Amino acid sequence: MRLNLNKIITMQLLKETLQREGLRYTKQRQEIWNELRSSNEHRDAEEIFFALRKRGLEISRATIYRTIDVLVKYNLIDKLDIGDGRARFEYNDKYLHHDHLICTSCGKIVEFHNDEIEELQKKIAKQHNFKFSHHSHQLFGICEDCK
Amino acid sequence: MRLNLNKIITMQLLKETLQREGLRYTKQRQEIWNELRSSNEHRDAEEIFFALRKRGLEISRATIYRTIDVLVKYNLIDKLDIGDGRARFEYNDKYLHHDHLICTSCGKIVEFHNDEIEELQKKIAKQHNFKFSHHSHQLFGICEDCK
DNA sequence: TATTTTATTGAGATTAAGTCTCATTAAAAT
DNA sequence: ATTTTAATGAGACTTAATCTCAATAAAATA
Repeated sequence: MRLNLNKIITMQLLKETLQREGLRYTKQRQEIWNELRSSNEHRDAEEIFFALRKRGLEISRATIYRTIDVLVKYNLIDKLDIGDGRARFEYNDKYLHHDHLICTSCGKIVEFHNDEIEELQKKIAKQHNFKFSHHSHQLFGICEDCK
Repeated sequence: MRLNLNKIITMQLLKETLQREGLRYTKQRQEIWNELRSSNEHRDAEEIFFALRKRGLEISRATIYRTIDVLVKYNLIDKLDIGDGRARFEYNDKYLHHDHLICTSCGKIVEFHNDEIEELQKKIAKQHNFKFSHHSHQLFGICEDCK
């Protein structure tokens, strides 16, 4: 298959989300979304800025931050706090969602997914009459190598 | 009971933790710990600073931040990110631990505790050979009043 | 108890993540 | 093609958090 179907589908997702919310499908939003989408890393705003610059794109930091806010708000990316001073973000694949286990000694990040926890989260939100949208869930400890 | 036993016990906990780690049991650390301990609020560094000031204590912001780092490191308080730009902290009562459900519209915070999730967290850390210390767990959604 | 050692503190300078402003640009509606 | 209005860029601005270093005070030692 020559066609990048996955990319087409996710770009369509962005377009539809923005249209649904009455927002514009701009070149910059496409580039930022594509950059986050095409990598599994946990990236901060500055890294995204330099990644786009490296690809020859002129884009403002303000636009990075503004676009990130939109993507988080509509659940296209997840925000993640690993305890250094910056917010990190990653593509939210709803069908392969994961949380994070972080070593407080070396900073290593292990991703995990647990359906039981996801179910319990929905249940708890429902009990309190909340319309559940997303969660932030980090476990901290000392990894095998650092023990 | 005239004696504030609860306070004596928690002050002892601070003293023993600091001694165990070779750190000093200072007046400032006692005051900050006492301030956090005596309230259930989710407070940021600035609020703690002003609370102590109001009680006539001269203390530096730098000391607040440094002490908070120590208390978080040794699990005496929990760090919490509700999505505004500041870190918030609260007394970590190990026997009455709770997580947070946050309304993204009005900012309301509902506390909850779920033993099943706690057990799953320990299990996941163990599976990855991590020595589990603590977690950060926030659920986001829209509350009943905002729907 | 007095002295010594060394971690901690205070005050303010510094850093840097993130936000804001406003003139300009470009989506998308007409 | 024209109009409308949201989005962008560049850099100033804000502010949470960190850093510096001389002064202070815990706690160890004599």
